[in-house]
Amino acid sequence: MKEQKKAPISKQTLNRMPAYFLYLKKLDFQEHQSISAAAIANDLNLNEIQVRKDLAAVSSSGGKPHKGFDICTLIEDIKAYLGYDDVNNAVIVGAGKLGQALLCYDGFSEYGLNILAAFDADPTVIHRSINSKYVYPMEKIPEICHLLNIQIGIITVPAAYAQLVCDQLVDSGIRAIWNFAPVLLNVPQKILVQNENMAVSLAILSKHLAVKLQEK
Amino acid sequence: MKEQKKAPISKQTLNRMPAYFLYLKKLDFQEHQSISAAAIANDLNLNEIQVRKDLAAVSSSGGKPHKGFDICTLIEDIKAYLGYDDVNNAVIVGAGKLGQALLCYDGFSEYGLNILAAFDADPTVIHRSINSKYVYPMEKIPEICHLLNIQIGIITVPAAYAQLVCDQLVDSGIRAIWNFAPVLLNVPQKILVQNENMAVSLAILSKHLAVKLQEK
DNA sequence: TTATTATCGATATAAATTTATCGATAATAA
DNA sequence: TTATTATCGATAAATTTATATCGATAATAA
Repeated sequence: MKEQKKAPISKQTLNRMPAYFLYLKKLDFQEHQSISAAAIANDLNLNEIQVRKDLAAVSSSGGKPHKGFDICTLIEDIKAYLGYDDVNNAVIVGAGKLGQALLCYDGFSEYGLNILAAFDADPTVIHRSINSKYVYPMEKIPEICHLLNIQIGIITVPAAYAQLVCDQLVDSGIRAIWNFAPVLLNVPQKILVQNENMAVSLAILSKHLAVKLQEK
Repeated sequence: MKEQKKAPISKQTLNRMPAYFLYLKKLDFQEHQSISAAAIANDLNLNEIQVRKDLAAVSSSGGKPHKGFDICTLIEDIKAYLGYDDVNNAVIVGAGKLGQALLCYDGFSEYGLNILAAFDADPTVIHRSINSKYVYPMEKIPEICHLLNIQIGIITVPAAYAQLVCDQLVDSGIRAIWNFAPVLLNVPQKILVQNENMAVSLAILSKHLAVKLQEK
């Protein structure tokens, strides 16, 4: 009866995990077999102790004195922790430029995201495939979502339509929304919303740049 | 000799600013003239005191008892604070789907970002305009950047080319990079890098969803 | 006019996160 | 074998961020 339960991981640690993941995967191609927290910290511009703590939180086997962490094991641990091993079925609503960009990017499967279909209102884009994913007319949302057991809806429609689309997705049984429209969606408690808010990044960039230019 | 200097704003507060901005702008279209911190907190699912503190940090005139904050003034204050009033000239390198999506989105000017041109290596996309922005061949990066006094470079090329492009941009005098490629860029200290890392969002979504599905 | 109320802002407390310290341990070198 | 060193992990201290408390104030109601 051991069931060694780790403490829940902090939000900030979770935020850094994908960076570790990317970093380690790149290393994995190269010669190395293990790596120290200090080295990672140096490359990612983080604090060494922070890295050690972050890794300790997900690592199954821990690090070894004088060697560090085994890269392969760590990658697997992070994958397992972040749920990249679980497959999540998703659809995209809005097959404009951004929607198409996401449809064409095949790297999401790396993270367990499986985009199965798209929807759009524009008659010139529906009823054809983009990167082997069929674009259905909007009316088909409920039918397809139920049929394919879709859990994630990705919203890439213009801001004005986002809430409408969101409501339809929720009614169609999806559990989570990845929202690229610059609006705050209204959803029932049980639905998870992740906003991909470019305005936030832009604001931070803009702010930092302004500060930097002034310093000069 | 007053020069009332406000305390520097915390990172977390800065992160929330764009959300306030979007929210207030939407309100502005409607009847209201002022709004309380409590109401904002309620709508954005934040803590009331947090909102009050955040707004106090940027507000020029403060809120009024029994009324709250003046919406218009607050919008202007946030705009000024985030530097949305300053114009930043930018170019996009990589006119693929994602690059085109960004080129076609006219909403960035709202945030002071002015995308003036694009670059690509693909002969089928260069020498034509996308949403009135000309796509130049890669070689033109230094010339155009200097000519147009570009401060921000947006990278939307495949991961493998990102570092190369980054180096070229830095050599061409840009000050900040908005990086959409899933790689960690190496830049001189003086250059600002903002990573738009979709994998981070996806990881968080994935993780939260996994937790939620387990609970059920 | 006076009381009541909604709201703010300042100060204080609590919680989360980051960073520092230090003893333990496995790899390497002497 | 023994000493040295790089590294970890645990615990502690410091910092940052979030939340609570409470007196002050302007709008409204009595």
